[in-house]
Amino acid sequence: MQKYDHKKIEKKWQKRWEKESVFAAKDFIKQPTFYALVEFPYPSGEGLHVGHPRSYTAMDIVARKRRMEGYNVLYPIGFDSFGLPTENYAIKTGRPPAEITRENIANFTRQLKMLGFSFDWARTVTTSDPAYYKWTQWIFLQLFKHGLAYKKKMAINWCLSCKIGLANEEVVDGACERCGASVEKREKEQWMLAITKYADKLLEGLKEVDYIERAKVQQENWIGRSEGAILKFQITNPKSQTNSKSQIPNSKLEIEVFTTRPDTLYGATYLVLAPEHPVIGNLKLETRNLKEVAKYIEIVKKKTEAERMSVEREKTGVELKGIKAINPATKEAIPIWVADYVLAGYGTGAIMAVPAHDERDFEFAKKYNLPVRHVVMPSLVDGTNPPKDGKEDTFRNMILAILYDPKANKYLTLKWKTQPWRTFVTGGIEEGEDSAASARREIAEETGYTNVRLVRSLGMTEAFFFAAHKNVNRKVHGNHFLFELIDDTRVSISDKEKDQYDIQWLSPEELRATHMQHAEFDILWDRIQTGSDVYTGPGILVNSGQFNGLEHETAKWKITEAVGGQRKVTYKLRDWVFSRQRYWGEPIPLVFCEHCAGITNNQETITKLSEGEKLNPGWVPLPEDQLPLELPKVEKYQPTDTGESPLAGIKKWVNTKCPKCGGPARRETDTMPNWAGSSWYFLRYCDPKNSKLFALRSKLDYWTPVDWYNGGMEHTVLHLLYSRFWNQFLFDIGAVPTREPYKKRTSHGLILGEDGEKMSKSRGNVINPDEIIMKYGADTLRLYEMFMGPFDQAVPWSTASIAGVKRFLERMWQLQDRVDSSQSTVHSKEVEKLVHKTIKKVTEDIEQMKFNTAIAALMTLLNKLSQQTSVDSSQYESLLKLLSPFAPHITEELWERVNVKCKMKNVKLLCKSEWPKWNPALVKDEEIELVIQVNGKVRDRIKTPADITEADAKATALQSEKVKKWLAKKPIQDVIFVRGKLINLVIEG
RNA sequence: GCCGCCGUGGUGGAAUGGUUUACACAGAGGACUUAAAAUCCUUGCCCUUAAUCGGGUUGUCGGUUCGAAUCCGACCGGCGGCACCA
Repeated sequence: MQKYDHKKIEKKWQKRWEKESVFAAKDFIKQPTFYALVEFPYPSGEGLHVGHPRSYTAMDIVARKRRMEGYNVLYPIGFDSFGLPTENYAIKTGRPPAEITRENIANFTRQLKMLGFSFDWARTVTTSDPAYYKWTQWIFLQLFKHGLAYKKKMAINWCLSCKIGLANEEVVDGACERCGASVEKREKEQWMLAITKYADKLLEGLKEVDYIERAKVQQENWIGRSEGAILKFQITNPKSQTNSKSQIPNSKLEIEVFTTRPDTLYGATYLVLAPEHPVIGNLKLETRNLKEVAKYIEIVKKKTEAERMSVEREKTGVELKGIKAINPATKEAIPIWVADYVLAGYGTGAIMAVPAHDERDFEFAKKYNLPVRHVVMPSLVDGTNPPKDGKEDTFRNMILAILYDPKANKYLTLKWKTQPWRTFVTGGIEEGEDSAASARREIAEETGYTNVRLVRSLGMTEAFFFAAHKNVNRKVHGNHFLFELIDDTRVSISDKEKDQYDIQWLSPEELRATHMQHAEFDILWDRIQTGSDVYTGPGILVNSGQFNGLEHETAKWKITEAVGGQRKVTYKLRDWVFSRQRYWGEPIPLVFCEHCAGITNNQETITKLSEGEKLNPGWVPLPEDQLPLELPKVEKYQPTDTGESPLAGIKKWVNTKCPKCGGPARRETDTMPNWAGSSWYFLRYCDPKNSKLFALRSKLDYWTPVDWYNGGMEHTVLHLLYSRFWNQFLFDIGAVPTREPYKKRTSHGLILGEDGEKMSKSRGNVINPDEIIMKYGADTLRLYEMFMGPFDQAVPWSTASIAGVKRFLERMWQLQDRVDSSQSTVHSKEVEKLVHKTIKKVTEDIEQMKFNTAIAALMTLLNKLSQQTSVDSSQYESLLKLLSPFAPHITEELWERVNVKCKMKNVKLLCKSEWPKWNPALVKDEEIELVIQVNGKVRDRIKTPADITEADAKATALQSEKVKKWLAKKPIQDVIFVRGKLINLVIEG
């Protein structure tokens, strides 16, 4: 027998598959279709990463299995070839990016072909190919015409190193996602795509797709929908009420705030404006400390994104002195502050601050000594002493005072003699009495301590319990206070009090271990520990006028309505910054025409304009027949510090004629971001060569949506969201058949270096797939990457482990000699059963991407077959078929050899043969090893028929000597029987 | 800080309410060989024991259950995402 020569075999079959176009997807044939998609690679100069084959092999396995199951499979590949690394390389070497890209693609193609993926190579797309980006530009023009693209002067994230504007999504921790350099804000005119108009649709669409949960959650978080209200606060100037010279009509000026908690309006004790808020300019005349405010705003502007976003930073701000806002609920005049903890870009750029129920507001209020008012309190039921049915309900306003002795580190408690409980000092509030004063009085009356200091309020709670000493149910609104003992000055307390309880001081540990008779104990204790009594949870309104007693969710909308506010939904998602000031990207196919800009004001002509032209006066789209607008040749690819694209320097290209009026016009010199081309590539695969349409509708109808899309977790926010947006837009204009582009999305885990760290050049832990293929072969690499661990988890590379996988293929190869079709093989039922169990296991595991256990099952079967001196050919063929999607070359070769050996006729390629089916009768076990437990511990295992009855099982179990020993003649109290698995005898002890 | 995921031999991992450690890697012992490589066979958690028996063991502690790696609670550790989003 020949040696297993992976190089020869792999080359042989790759040629054969290519020659016969075995994996070409056929349009329109009457077969069920299956569209398998993987993220197309960026053709970097470094070549294929070992991470690529993990995803590509996984989907290749699914695709190959589907073909064998009778599907017409589309499994395409292409190249996402616009992007910064190539451009940076071009800058360094002076070579044209297109040329570099061509070479890199050739290298990637060579590497991908070596791995034997069943791609339909005839459908390859390349995003930097003008024949492709023609249609990227076309889609952009449709977005423009429908008013979803607009140019806006705005502060963008400017990467100082890449010299390029970044999308919000590309800024990570205030730094450039790509190079890690710091990012600053720059005012620039940018093309924007109004993805926020699709926020709800993008959220809604998630409900109908089968994505891994993590991906859904990440998209939901990114879109960040929150329901709240817009509330208006009027501005007054106390000075102007006495000074009629004021320029500002008092009642006209308002500030709108967005809040998700309108129920806390009564607790809004000040307003905060973002430093960029435009109303600050209008308030100039009335602000007394204008210089101070201007200085603060100046300082904020100078901060980099990273500095401003740093979490640890202490909040800063400045009050607008001289003016106040009117809380629309309480009618109180409250101060207005400017602080950079409020973001200009979210909501209205202004907030009402409720320090009692918002951590950030609380922190700010504490620093600047602003008032805190609790308006929502948690509602608690005492679980150990709940209210009883049929008892009278009573209500009391009470105080609860916790007295702390800092010298002894102890807390004062009352240990009751008349009741089985322990409490803090509590008492009712007397008519008209201040609650803090009431607490002080109760401490003196109940304990005698008079020299105490109020540390702070611990907020309020509502509690329900059964008051046994009064035989009634109690609802209590509690005002809680923390006091400190200054010294032990005491007055005597009444005998009546003395008879009821003992005064006991407990350490914190004792206190926590003791059951206190307060449902709110945990909350209070937490507030003492953290020093904060901010309460952000659900509850009941207090200090809120007519809304007192309402549940906070109900109160939200009632209060909003009462003060004339409006319900409002807000998103974290921002519009997509679509301009890049670089060369190597799709040119934006628009020109700016001064003349046409003038016409826009004309009411007669305006009706003829598209939404995009109305929105962007003077910007004229290129006629579609002039697409593609190709990238011109340039001398230098260098980006500029001024933020202009290298294209701006090519006067011949920039200066053009207006397609509308024929007058002089200037081209847009920004290019598109590299996310553009990948936002629709899956559509182009359906009809990659069409020069008249981005894809023929009937082909889209035939193939889309993508049935199964596998890719990296790092793309779930950016690429997945952008491409869903484009697809939904194309659906809305009737260009594609489905709203959602991908039915199912899965994700592979990273392959780490052997050191467990992320693979990177600088760490020197990069594995080159070429070397692995050379040494072990493509089949071994594929199999190893599928076997190394659970598909969706990160796993470190281990070159040592590859040997085991290779060994498995070697043994597979060796076994061919023992294959025998003469029926002389003793057809062991045990082996036949294992074959069918393996078919079932592998078939099901592939669907769940549990490739590692599928391979383990194949290894087990091979181990079994190897024990025999001769192997039944049909069993061997089943094994070959099951293994073929994982290791397509060696199995194809063995399939051919076995068929020659056994003199079969008209034999198809293995990859075109039928996927094996399992016989349900053979998958079931007839005999099992019944596990016998005594009190849940395994004491014996006995072979029995699989369908043994409980009575028989019990009888069998009782005969076992081992079991008898453990039963020790004690009576059996219970028997638990699990059919086909175990019997558990329960005895005393 | 919030949300999500995870914690099992020397290693990658399997088992998602029923036999912990399938499958593989590394290790140890043996066979073949002049020798090595390759291959094949045996072994393989800890305590106790001469060996068996027995006991313990899925990050820690507690709970539910006849029975928990698996379900629940608290804690410890790790990973990922979001992060002043009102």
